[in-house]
Amino acid sequence: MESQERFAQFLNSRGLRSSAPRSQVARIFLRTERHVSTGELYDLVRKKHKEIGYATVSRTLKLLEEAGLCRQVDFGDGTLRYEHAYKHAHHDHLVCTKCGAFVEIYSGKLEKLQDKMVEKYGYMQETHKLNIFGVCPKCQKKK
Amino acid sequence: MESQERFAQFLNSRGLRSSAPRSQVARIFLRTERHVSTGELYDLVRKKHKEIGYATVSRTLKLLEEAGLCRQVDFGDGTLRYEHAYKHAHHDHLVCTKCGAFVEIYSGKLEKLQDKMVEKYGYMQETHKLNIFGVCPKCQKKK
DNA sequence: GTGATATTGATAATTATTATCAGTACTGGT
DNA sequence: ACCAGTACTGATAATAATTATCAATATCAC
Ligand SMILES: [Mn+2]
Ligand SMILES: [Mn+2]
Ligand SMILES: [Zn+2]
Ligand SMILES: [Zn+2]
Repeated sequence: MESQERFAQFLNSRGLRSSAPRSQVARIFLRTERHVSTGELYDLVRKKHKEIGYATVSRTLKLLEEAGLCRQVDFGDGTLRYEHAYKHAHHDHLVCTKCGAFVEIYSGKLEKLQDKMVEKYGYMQETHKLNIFGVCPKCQKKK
Repeated sequence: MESQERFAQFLNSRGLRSSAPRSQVARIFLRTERHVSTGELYDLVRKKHKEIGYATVSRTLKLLEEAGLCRQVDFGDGTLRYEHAYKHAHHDHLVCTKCGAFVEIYSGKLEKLQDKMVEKYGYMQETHKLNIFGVCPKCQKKK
């Protein structure tokens, strides 16, 4: 597993250890494609490793983020989620306000338009977050 | 003051009262053009009205929101802010990650592109939130 | 005025995140 | 193998923002 390898390398380069808990948390995160909150990942981890604490899960997610293996996603519902960042290009999200289902969206045109706005005001762009909220097809039918 | 009037009307239509605390909080919010958090507004209110509690400020902001006089803004820094919505058309924000300064941005093209994305996936759009983060001109110079 | 209802502000509860810290595990040098 | 110095861990506490609770007060319709 390549990303696992990458994490080990990152830890090493920082003088940090590839401890068992870290590797186990990382493995489980990297194996799910879900956008998980810390709590959700903690629950997943607990199924296999009952001894691992919440703090370690939280800390490992931060390390994975610094290693460029995951990034935060904020749907504005009060809890942060994490998604894969390795070999997962930037994209934004279209989220259903009824059931939480979402799709990942991307448009080069849209990104370029944003760049122009940033330029116009003399800012130096770092990141951006676009969330579009609406009702998904399924939930429209349910109504 | 027109918006103040509108608030009174809204309260009336809901069978709610235009109590003194509500009106005072509303007036102070409507008079500042800042994007305030509940805590910041609470502090502003306190300067004039030492008897008003945090809960009332919070609740009044929610009412103002329902009345269409303000809307939430989330810069992703852990605290929600509120901005005027009455006679303030939709727009997004370009935020400085160093000093917090921001500019309000809008592009019809960008909005239309978003609509197309939503259509493409069969969603029914409700809202969207776009925050672009970068370093403002001033902070670039400081470096 | 009176009784029903809405409102208020202090306080507590909630929620997610982050910090603290004592005990444990690991490391590199000997 | 031993040891001294660090890093790491998990339980717990602290933080911070928001939301709920509730007894006291204010307001309204009659
Ligand atoms: Mn995603
Ligand atoms: Mn604004
Ligand atoms: Zn849905
Ligand atoms: Zn700045």
